[in-house]
Amino acid sequence: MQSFTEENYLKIIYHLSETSNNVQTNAIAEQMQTKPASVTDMIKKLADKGFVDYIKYQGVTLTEKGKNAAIDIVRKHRLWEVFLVDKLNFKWDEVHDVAEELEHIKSVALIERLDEFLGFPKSDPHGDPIPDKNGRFAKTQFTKLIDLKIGDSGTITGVSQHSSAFLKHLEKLGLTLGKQIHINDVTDFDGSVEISVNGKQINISREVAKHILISNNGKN
Amino acid sequence: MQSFTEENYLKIIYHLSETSNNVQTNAIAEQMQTKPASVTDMIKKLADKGFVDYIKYQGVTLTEKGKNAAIDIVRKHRLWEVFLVDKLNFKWDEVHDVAEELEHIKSVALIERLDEFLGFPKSDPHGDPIPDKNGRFAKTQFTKLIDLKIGDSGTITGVSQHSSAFLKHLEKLGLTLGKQIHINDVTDFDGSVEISVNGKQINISREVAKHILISNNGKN
DNA sequence: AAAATTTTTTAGATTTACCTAAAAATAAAA
DNA sequence: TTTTATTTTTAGGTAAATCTAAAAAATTTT
Ligand SMILES: [Mn+2]
Ligand SMILES: [Mn+2]
Ligand SMILES: [Mn+2]
Ligand SMILES: [Mn+2]
Repeated sequence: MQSFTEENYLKIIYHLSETSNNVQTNAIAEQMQTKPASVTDMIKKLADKGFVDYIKYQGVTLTEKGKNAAIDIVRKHRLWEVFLVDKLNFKWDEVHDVAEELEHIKSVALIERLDEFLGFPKSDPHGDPIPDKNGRFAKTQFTKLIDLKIGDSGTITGVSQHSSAFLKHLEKLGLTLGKQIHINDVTDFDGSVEISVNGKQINISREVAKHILISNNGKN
Repeated sequence: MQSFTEENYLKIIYHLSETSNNVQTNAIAEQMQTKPASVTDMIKKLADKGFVDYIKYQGVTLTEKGKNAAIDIVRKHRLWEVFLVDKLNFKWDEVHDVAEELEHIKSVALIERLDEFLGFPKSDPHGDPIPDKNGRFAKTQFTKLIDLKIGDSGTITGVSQHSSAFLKHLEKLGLTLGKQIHINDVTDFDGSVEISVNGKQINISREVAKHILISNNGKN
């Protein structure tokens, strides 16, 4: 049984593992909003408990055990997000902080019944996949909107930035999950993108385009 | 913002306040499953923060602030219990431990929307009243089944013992909330009580009868 | 390859919530 | 009213998770 803190470390190491194979101390410290010295302490503890493989100065890698533990927390986090949006009418930009707390509730029965109550959802309000109770989930193939070419089109199926500010902005622009978009033009001056959505033509900044994930995209 | 531990102390002091005016160190220690010395430490901290009035060797009393904080936690605990039973099909003997964790989730929006989602329930699965968002609730008048006389009848509206063993036992006997009962006889030998419920006649021990709460009782 | 920079680790403290053992205060019994 | 028993507090310490400052290792730049 892990502490809240250990669980948070595991989850962050898991997410950082998606980008780089060896997760660095400083990267963890930044995500955990703590100091590198504290991370080193915790890393040693997680290594002792068999959650990570650790070589001094070489960063950490999750063991199978560590990966399973992390996926379990991700599953809880995302299921609770679905609950908050589907049942309690939270907006997609309001759920993250509450889910950060709820993900630590320890009860296998609770999460299995919640999963059933929600109809075994496959993805959370941000388009992220929800692992099943065995930790399995489909690794979805996304293209960043910024990487599409003029004339391409596709469906918004995820976001790679979960800040409330970003999500509210998307909402205001009408860029929500499931929406069909088409790339009309890319501005030379600032790299901003002209897209069609909801029958209207809008302009979004490079920064926004970077964090919108597209699937079913028909190349031109 | 209080820690989980502080919240647990406040809730326990609140419940103990229902019986005695000045809550004793040892009583708190027993409920918290900790040592009296630890309780003294925490009491000082709670007094510093203005949650309790404390005079050395004289026990503690909740301040208005402390009482409000405690009621808020009780409200969360009971609402989550309703959620677990009504929405996730938990039995009334399975909810307590999970609610002990859920009651500490800190989000005003969450608990207000949960309350609404549940239809603003007035009592929890054990018959205990749920305070509204202003901390108000009807103090219900219960009679212990053990205090009824032969010929009396009434409705089961609560229990004063929440252990899983006790609740499972009641379930098996058909003694659930809302059931009509009638006192047929009291055994001289062991003080056990002969009652009618569901058209059947059953015998329950004094110990069980002590912890069943009856309302709408028609005296004979 | 040497120097400069960045990353990571160690050393030593702090805070919170505990603990045990012993002293002090209060309450109950003789 | 002593004596005895119970309750409560103090004193001193531990473990988890954090911190700052400084040393050590690794990486990058010159
Ligand atoms: Mn989230
Ligand atoms: Mn999410
Ligand atoms: Mn309960
Ligand atoms: Mn209850």
